[in-house]
Amino acid sequence: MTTPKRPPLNSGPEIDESAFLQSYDPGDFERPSVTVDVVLLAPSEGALHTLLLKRTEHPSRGRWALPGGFVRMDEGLEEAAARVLREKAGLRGVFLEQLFTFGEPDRDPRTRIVTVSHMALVDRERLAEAEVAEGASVVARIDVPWLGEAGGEVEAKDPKGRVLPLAFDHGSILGLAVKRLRGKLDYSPVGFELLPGEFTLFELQKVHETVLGRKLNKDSFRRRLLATGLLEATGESQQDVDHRPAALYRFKRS
Amino acid sequence: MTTPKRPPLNSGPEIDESAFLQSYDPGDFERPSVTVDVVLLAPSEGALHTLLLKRTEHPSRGRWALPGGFVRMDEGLEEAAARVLREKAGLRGVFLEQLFTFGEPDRDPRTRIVTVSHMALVDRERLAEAEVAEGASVVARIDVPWLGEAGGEVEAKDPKGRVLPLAFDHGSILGLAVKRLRGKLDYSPVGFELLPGEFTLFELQKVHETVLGRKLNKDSFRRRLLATGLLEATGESQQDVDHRPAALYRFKRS
DNA sequence: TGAATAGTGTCTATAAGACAATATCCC
DNA sequence: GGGATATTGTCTTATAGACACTATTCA
Repeated sequence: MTTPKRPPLNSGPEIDESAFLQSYDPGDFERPSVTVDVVLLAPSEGALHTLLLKRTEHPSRGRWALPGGFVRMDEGLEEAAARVLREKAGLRGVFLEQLFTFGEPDRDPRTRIVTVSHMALVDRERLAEAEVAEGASVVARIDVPWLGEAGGEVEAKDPKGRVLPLAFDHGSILGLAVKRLRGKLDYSPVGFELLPGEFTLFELQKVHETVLGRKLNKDSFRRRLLATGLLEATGESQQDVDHRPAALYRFKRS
Repeated sequence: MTTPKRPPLNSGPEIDESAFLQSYDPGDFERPSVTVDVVLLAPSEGALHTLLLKRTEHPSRGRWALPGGFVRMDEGLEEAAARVLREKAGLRGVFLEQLFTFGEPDRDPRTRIVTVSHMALVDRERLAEAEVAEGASVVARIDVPWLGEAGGEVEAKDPKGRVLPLAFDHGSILGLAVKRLRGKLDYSPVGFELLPGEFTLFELQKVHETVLGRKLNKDSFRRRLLATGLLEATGESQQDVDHRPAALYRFKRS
């Protein structure tokens, strides 16, 4: 790696940004690479799952990485994340939200890479539809060892329960996605992104419990969600269940 | 601007990130510039205030911009934000938190700039201490035209109440900082960052009201904050007030 | 003593949790 | 009818808001 040429140092508060920017020649000095990484989350069998791709080259060869890619000069950040989902998982029209930008100088041993991480939410059916490369990718189960929004690293396990070693700082990014999703569940309608268009209140509760990692009170969950006014009864009920069928609801778009 | 050389296109999901990254030569194609912008917030006279610097060159000449600067190859993002605060405002040891990364291709007309915005919190005394350039900078009062966490643009006004035109998308960044601060106030101890080391419960309430833009119930604010266990009585009281002096508290670090 | 704000106690309204009772489906 | 879960209603408990009352300082 060559010695980076630096922008001129500011000597103190008397030099303002505009002068600084003006003196800047885009070709003048070394810049970081900018990438996006996508944490694709879906609930399944009582746990959150995510898509990981196996690295076949150094560094972190053999480890598992979040889908990601370089940001092009003519696309926005979220646009880049949507493209990554399309190219690497065959998914379109997915809920996407920026998470956090990681930019420690040593997070990638090859060169300086600043990565803008994103969270993508789908229901389990769409995750199953994702076109992923055989052997080189896995839908991993996420084990969260902390409660509430404490945050921290999480473990990713393959379908046989083996812990998957993660590349770079992707364990932190995964943990952050879970933390953020837990935080958003209470006051924003993200829970609906994790379910198909129509669902019962109990299914919605199960998804909330999966995300939060704890049991919820059925009565108050029901009251609280109906009180939000975000739900709309479809008028239909479950079919072919061996008990009283529950009413189906959809997310009210208005 | 030259036509950007692009990284090779991924043809589909079967090409994973590791192969993509491996084929990447850091000198191979054009990359965005990466900067940090800092929204420095402090409460004063019932409103939030922030530091803005006047741009003396095109683009956005004459408009007001957040303090910012390029990220160096050997420093982290938050580190860069701390440096900007030090160089442009003479402030050290300030609470800093990443906000959001803006990267629309056309947000700066000169070249592609991805900016990682940060929020910095100080009390009004420290904001007054900030060493800013005469004429080229201003501590602007922020007027928030929306309630709660609705979000949106905000207006910045100079001490005489004149609206300050903002550079680039800095109005959005400012609005996002206010929204984020409102959201954090309830469940995290950020309120203390906006006050000197010792304060009365009523002063803390006033700061909360300033941030939230609405009046709070005195009784329940008192109960709620004392119940958090984050406060510690200093044993001292206010001096030289023409009414019963209030007990002083400090933020309990533990 | 009076003005002003600090701090305490109590009542009420609201929301969450617990739990019982009834409803509706399949077998 | 029996088994299972859905849905409704009621009771209890925790918390926020309202408000009255007492406390402490300075002028």
